[in-house]
Amino acid sequence: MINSIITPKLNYPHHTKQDNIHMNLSESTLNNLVQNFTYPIELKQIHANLIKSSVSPSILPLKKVTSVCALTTNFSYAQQIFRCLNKPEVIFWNCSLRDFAESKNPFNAILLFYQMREHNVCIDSFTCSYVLKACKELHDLVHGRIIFSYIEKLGYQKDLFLMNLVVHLYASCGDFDGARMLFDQMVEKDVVTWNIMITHLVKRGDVDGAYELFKEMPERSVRSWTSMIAGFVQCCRPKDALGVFVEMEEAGFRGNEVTVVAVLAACADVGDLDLGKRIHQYSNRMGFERNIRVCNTLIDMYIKCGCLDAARGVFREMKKRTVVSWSAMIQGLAMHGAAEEALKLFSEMIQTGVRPNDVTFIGLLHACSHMGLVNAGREFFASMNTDYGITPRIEHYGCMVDLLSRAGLLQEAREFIRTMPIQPNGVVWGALLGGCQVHKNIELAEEAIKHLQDLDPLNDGYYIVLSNIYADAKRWEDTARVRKLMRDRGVKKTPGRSIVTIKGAVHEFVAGDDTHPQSNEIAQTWDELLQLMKSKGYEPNTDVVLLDVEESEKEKFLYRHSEKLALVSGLINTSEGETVRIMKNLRVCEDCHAAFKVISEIVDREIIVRDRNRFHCFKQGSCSCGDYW
DNA sequence: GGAGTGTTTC
Repeated sequence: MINSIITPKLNYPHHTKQDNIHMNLSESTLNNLVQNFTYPIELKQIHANLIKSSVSPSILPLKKVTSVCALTTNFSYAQQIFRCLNKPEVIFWNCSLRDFAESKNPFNAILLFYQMREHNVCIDSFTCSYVLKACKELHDLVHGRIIFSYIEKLGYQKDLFLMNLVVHLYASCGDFDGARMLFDQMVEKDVVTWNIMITHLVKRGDVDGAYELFKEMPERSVRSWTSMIAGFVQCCRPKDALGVFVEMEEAGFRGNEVTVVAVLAACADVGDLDLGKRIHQYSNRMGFERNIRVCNTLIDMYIKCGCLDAARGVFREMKKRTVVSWSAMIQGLAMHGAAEEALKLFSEMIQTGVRPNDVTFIGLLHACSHMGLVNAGREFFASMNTDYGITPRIEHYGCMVDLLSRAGLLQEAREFIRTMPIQPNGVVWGALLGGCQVHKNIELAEEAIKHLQDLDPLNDGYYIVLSNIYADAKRWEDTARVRKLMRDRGVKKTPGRSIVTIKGAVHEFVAGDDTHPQSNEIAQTWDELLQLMKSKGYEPNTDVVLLDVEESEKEKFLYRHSEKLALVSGLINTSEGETVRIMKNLRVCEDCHAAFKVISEIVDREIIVRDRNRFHCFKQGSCSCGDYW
């Protein structure tokens, strides 16, 4: 096995330059000469001239010699040069190894390692570290294990640095159990060892296991805290992430740029604008405002907290922007229904010379579908491939089906799915189903649900939509049938949850919630509000209540939807004129949407609701979505 | 001459 690997095939560009180098070298030409060589053959010529002129080869620039020697197929020759440079030979090889490990073809580092063994170069711990690095780049556990056997043979198991590399390599090549075993066996561990394990536990989705280790570790660095915060964010537990952040502050640690990014991401997820703003100020105080990733995350945070203007501000202030900055902004404008501006921003981005990526197009298509820009959407979809060589992913197909379905082009959407080159997923059929609800097409909805029962059988949302469609058509028996189907399959309806932040404190409401300390006051205010709403023409839409109960009972359920409770609580606890921001885990219900429009006029306030899909900004009796959602 | 944390997604 090893023998086949030993045969070196180090590729280097063939060089044909045959300059004759003059025999009598002036000092300046000498200097010029020893600095200007790129290929082994040039080095050889220079070397020859140095010998002829009795100049010591040690004047050769070491870094250059090593990188050029790394290219040579003539190992013995390189060895000869290294030996006359008055330093341990292995140092030069290690430099070459590092260059290879960091190059586009890290496998050369592994080949070089075997050549070193073959030529009896004494390898040291640095040699091992560079080859391990190459193995990691290549995801090559086979050679990784071989290097580890050398480490054991040479007695380097006590080298913490190397052991950390090995643990990291094993874990990132999929042998987590092997990594864990090494970790458990290691007598001495440092912060890095623990951090590596925490990171990999998170990557496997075991964030609780990661937190156990985190609590167990004898000392923590900012990186440990950051890894833990980022870990909770990655595992969709932003509240726990913020909890760890609070602990970190209490422990007296101050976050770096990476911490800021992780915490801001958590703020974005839970919609904690107050904390987000505080982190923004901290970040500026620390001088992080020039960090592009920090700014990108700030944009995303402000967008997801409903502050489009603040996001625009951060975006405009950025000295440098990457495709991520533009894409985040385009996506944000899409979420807020500002399709025109999103499209304008895209043109601006192209003019600036930034190449869009696949995510940029998801944002663009998203913008088109939210505002019914069917033709623009179709053009963008075609242009992805023709103009930018980006192959549409399933997400793009999902956007297109969403765009067509919402616009009422249900047959075209169906045909689009039929001719898709990739297998449609639940999101694709779900988009069609959503369009069927808006445009009341029972037949296609039934077809969509057939596919969804296989593709995403436990997703309650789809059954609810179908049963809503039946309810809308007054087909109560079918409604009941769908609900029975859900019961039989053990599909539980996800309870609607809404949160509203009042003076920095998060208040969460579940539909029908009467556990809130202010629940009496909320009910009373609602009753008063309801009278005013009805006088303005609001009529409760009880069709959205899928319970088999009396009409008056249905109204009671309707009035205790989580977003209504959250809104009333927000109105009671904030001052006049203040904007109320609400976050909902599901899509906002049709009745609540109608109610919020009227309420925004009655109380003369802006109400911003972030639902699962997008933002609704209610103001003076209308919504920013233009009722197209 | 060597290690561990971060941004946009229907």
